[in-house]
Amino acid sequence: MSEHSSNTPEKPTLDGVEARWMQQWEADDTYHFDRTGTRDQVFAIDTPPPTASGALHIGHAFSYTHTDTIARYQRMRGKHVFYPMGWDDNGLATERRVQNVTGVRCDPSLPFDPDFIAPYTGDVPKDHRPVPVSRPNFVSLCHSVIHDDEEVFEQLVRRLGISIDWSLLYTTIGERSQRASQRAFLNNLARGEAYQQDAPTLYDIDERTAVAQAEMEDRDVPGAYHKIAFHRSDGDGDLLIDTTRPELLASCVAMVAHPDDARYKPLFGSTVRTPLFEVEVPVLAHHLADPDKGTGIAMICTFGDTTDVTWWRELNLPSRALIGFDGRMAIDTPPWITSTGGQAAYAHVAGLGPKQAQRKIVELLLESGEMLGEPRPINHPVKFYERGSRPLEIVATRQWYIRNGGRDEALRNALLERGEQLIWHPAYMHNRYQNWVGGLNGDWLISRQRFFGVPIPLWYRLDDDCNPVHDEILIPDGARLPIDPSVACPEGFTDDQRGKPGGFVGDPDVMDTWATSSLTPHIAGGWIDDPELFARVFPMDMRPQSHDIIRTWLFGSVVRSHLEHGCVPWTHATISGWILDPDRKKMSKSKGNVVTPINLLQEYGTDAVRYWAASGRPGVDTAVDEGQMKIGRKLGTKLLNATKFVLGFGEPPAGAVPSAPVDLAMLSRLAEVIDEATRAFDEFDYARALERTESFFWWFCDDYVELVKGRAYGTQGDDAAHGAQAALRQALEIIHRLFAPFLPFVTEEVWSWWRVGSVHRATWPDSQPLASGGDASQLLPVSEVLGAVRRAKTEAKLSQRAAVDELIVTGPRAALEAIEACRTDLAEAGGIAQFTLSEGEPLTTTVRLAPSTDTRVGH
RNA sequence: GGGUGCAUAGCUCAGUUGGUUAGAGCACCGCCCUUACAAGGCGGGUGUCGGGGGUUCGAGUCCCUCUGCGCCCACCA
Repeated sequence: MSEHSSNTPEKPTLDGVEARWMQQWEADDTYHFDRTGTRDQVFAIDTPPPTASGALHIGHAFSYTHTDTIARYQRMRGKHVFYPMGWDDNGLATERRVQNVTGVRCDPSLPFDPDFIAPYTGDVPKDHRPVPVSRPNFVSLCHSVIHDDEEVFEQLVRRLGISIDWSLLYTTIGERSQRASQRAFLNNLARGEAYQQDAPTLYDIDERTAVAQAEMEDRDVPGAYHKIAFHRSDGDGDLLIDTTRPELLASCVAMVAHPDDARYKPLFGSTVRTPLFEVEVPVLAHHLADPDKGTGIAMICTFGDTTDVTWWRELNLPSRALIGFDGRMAIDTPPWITSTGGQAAYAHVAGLGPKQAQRKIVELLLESGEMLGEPRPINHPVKFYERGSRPLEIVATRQWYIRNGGRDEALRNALLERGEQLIWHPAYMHNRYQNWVGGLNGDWLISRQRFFGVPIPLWYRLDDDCNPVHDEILIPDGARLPIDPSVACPEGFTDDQRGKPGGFVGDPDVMDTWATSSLTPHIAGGWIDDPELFARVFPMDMRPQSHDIIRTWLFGSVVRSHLEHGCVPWTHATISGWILDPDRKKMSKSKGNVVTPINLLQEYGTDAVRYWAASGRPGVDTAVDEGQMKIGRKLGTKLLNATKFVLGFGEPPAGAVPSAPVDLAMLSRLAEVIDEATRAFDEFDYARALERTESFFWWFCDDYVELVKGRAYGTQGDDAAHGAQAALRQALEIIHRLFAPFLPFVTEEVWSWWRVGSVHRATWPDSQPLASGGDASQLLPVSEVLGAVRRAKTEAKLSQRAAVDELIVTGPRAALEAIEACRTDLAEAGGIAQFTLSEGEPLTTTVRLAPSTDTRVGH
């Protein structure tokens, strides 16, 4: 790294630095990952692959900056930084976006139409009815839309100065991802960790797909209690229940009360008759029944909620499910309704959706007098798919699961143990993991009845009636992956056996997007395709992500890594906070308060936006704050000007070294800053590293530079000037490097004025050579005197150039010695004619200004 | 109901293992065209560190408790 003569611009500016250096970094491949290093030389980051859906969110700028500062720091420490980017383009988010911009809807029963053209490419009118298209047509539309989105995204990430090695780019729908995802699934299957089950499943009736526990959320929605009378079969009156879902009456299979409930104890074992449908159902006891809820006795339906599923399973009840995949009541009158009256009642609700069915049932109950009083409105929590708009229904379906400890204590404990092994930043985020894993109530449902995803790589034998025999799984050879079973043919079969009696059929489902993204270390690290690379990067060093996806992405990744490799997938989990809008409200698309970073980048510049982001403490929710960006902008400008000033002296002669006590003291303080920044970065506390560096830098500019300016200009002779210049340059060079992780553009700019190569490939500063000889504590009294002189002049409403006749300082010996040691510098900086120093406590400074104005300042 | 985080100047926040008079920026006010910087620089005031109790020579920092706000999980008849 040789110096060359400075080419400082006449008028330094931040304008245009982004474009210039983005291009240069790309041309120089500055962030290229050198894969020749051994594992301990590598720092590997499991970057979150964003859903590349058009606009970058300010939250991306926030959290990606955090990770990038760490990446840049590690790179300067000499690590081979493995910093890939991925696009999470598989899954429902993309499907929805494609539906919204092209005006189509996938109908897998349709045949492929090679000439199909989407009705729209952009804004679809509100009244447009989606055009049904075949699955291959739909998938191909998805591919073309995401391709465009991802180009835009890449430019934005580059513009944010994120030091990605773009040659490592992956997409979760790409071939590498599909291969890794299918291979991992087949490995799970072979080891018995993946299994299929036909069971009641929470199901989104709009998206027509099963949903995993991790993707559900509770929402408070209005509902109402309906008090309904069931007729005791012994004719001895009615049994009253409260229900929020009267529309499920026809699915009632039993009544249940707590075993100790004296009110109902005598009835256990007897039967009652359901209103309207006149079906006999037993009265049973179960400890989950809560005597304080409603009337203390509940009707069990298949299936109103998850408690119904538990009762159904544990009490061995029959299944009388009526709600179909579309959320509507079955058209045909079910066989368990045998009375004429019951059948007539059912005819009224057959085929209705949940809301209409409820209205109709209530109407019928009121007519028959079996509902007591009006419905009593309440608000109650109901399970929704997190992206859904109607409550989930419970439908019995065959689905694929991966064991995650939800039904197996040993596995659960093993996964809790993995959570212990991870180093969490901040540490308390570990609680969320424990909370989640401890509260799992089932295995991980990974099959989705969707289209744009990684197919489940299996076929099933068909029986003589063309029904799939789900126990007879046909598994592809691993070398063929990835495969699409709707196109590929199982070994030993020919394509003309597809869908034929005795032939085969492909599994129609795709995997949950998390089932693929839980393998990002494998996908990015080349698990299947590049084992040599994988051995160098896995387990990775760092997984950055936000706390809302601990239960999905983080936990899923731990599950996969545990099952596949018996280890955690990374050493550190760094959890970033959320972005709040300027009013400190959580930012969300639905609230319409989302801030796009592009305007902020244009107005303040990338470094300024990064400065704001890096000021947000790890894990802390942070509000968008343009004030911070203004400060960041100012900091960048200051760096330009300070650099221009220091370099303006030219290069001192070879051999010139800092020797004045104040110079050595400054360097010694800087050594402390290096140590603190280094320690902070090693603990992933970028914000602290920035804060230390920044406060040093402002002190450096305000006090130190002002103090030594005269000497550097040569007022005390050439040797003194060269010493000051050497100190200034030495400090400046370190300041450039300390700021480089935060302000990549402006630091690269100023570095280029006097150094060869990229500052981002320079080594992280070492405090060792600076620490000797200086005494940082000397700087305090010196700053004190400078401040006192300035204050005196300001209060006297004089220019800072005003002369001081006499400076009288009383203070402890050490302070006086420090002042004495840079007396000439102080005299020049403050225009001080005479010093009078005397020992005493406390430190007091009296400033006698030239026109005989006395100002006493001190404590 | 279980868990967890936060509460410091008008605002946004920093205060690393307890240690001298509690800090920064913004905002507000004043001064200064000082040869790096006027889209600058210099200077200024403001705090029962949420309430109460405890440990300690010493508490913003540790313990207990209460209050308020937020988040995660559970409950869903």
